[in-house]
Amino acid sequence: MNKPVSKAILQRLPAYLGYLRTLPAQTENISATGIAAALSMGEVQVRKDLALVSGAGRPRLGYPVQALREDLEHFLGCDDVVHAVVIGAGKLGRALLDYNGFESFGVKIVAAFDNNEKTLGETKTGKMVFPMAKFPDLCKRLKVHIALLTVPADCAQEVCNELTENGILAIMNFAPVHLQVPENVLVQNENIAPALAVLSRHLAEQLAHMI
Amino acid sequence: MNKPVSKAILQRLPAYLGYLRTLPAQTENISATGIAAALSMGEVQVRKDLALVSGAGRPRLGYPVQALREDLEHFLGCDDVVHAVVIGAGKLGRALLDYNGFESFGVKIVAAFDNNEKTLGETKTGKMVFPMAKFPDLCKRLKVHIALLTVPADCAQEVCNELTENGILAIMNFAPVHLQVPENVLVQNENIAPALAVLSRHLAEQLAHMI
DNA sequence: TAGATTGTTAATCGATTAACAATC
DNA sequence: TAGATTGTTAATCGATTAACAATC
Repeated sequence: MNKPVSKAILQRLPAYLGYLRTLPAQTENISATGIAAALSMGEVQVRKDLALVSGAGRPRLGYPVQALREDLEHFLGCDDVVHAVVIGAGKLGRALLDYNGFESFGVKIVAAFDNNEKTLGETKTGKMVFPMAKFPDLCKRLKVHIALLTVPADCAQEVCNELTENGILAIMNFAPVHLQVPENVLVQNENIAPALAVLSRHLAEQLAHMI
Repeated sequence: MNKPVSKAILQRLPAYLGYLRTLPAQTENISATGIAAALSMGEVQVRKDLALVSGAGRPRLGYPVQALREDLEHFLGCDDVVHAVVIGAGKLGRALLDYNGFESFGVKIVAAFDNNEKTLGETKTGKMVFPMAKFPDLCKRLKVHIALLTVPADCAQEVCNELTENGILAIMNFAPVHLQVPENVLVQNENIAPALAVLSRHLAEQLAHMI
């Protein structure tokens, strides 16, 4: 299929694509140097990353914006849309459900599931929140393999088991617990505690400098 | 002050702390081996990380849970609480504002700011949403140096500038744009696009295997 | 004592960075 | 042609892993 790309590189590619999309439509070419400057990255790193994904680079000119964007989109699978569901329709869950920024990366959130009757029904963007009992059936019918898990920590593992038993192969986990999953299932943790730790420590250092 | 710890290590420490907090109160000792198994990590890595933070490990016994927890909490600065604000009171912003899981990591969200009049006032957990105009004054009076930025992408940089001009030193950025900040300010990006890219690719590989 | 676990020292692995030839 | 940029090859750097002595 595709060349093997490390996780570190894979995580940077969406940033390049996002930047290209902010460029004015008439911009014809963009250099790795330019992208690096805009994203505060090393230009060699950008160049090496792009070389893995696109062969459209031309010495002296850089990359044609449109070709590079298409190559990135193709590589990241933005072309063929996959379906995802949100599990847990609390504030965070509903924010994810109504956020439409994922579609440009090839992921479409089709529905949410929750056990709380109060949250059931249609959201203002027209997406449905179903009772959890309907998950197994709908998951198969809608061919969903990605779940965004936003349930409380104390039931996250239990719900996670139900997901993997019904064909979910990739989970974005917002609950602050480590999930045990079968080998072929990938969990991507989106806890903000680690990020917070980094911020908090940086702050302590900055404030210490000021004294 | 404290020993220098790489960002990679720093990001793992909250996971250890979180796991210790889930242990039953009567658990006296825990080994690096045990923690590693629970979090699906390498035991040598866990042991090395813990050695940087605590000296309470005893051969044969492992770590006394309480001592290790205190050492981690101290290292991560969970003791002295710092104040943070949310900028942008949309669904995500309000979810962050009302989420109380940060306090156990030493960060207390004290208020939110927004320009939309409809969102102003008190939330159901008693936190206030102020108009953005009050930010400079309140930021100084409340000694806030951390901001969680959840405004739309198209005004994120502009708002970011206002933050750094008023004493913000650390920003958790949820907007899908790269922020330009002064050298002493740290931006921690919490975009889920990169995470999504990883999931999406894993899924493509898994589905390819099945054919 | 025996055995499990810690913590450290050395080896490996991978990612980033630097240097440079190729090219438009 | 001259110069900027690409893409590749080699060097460096840092993090992870393995091996092992110390210890309770």
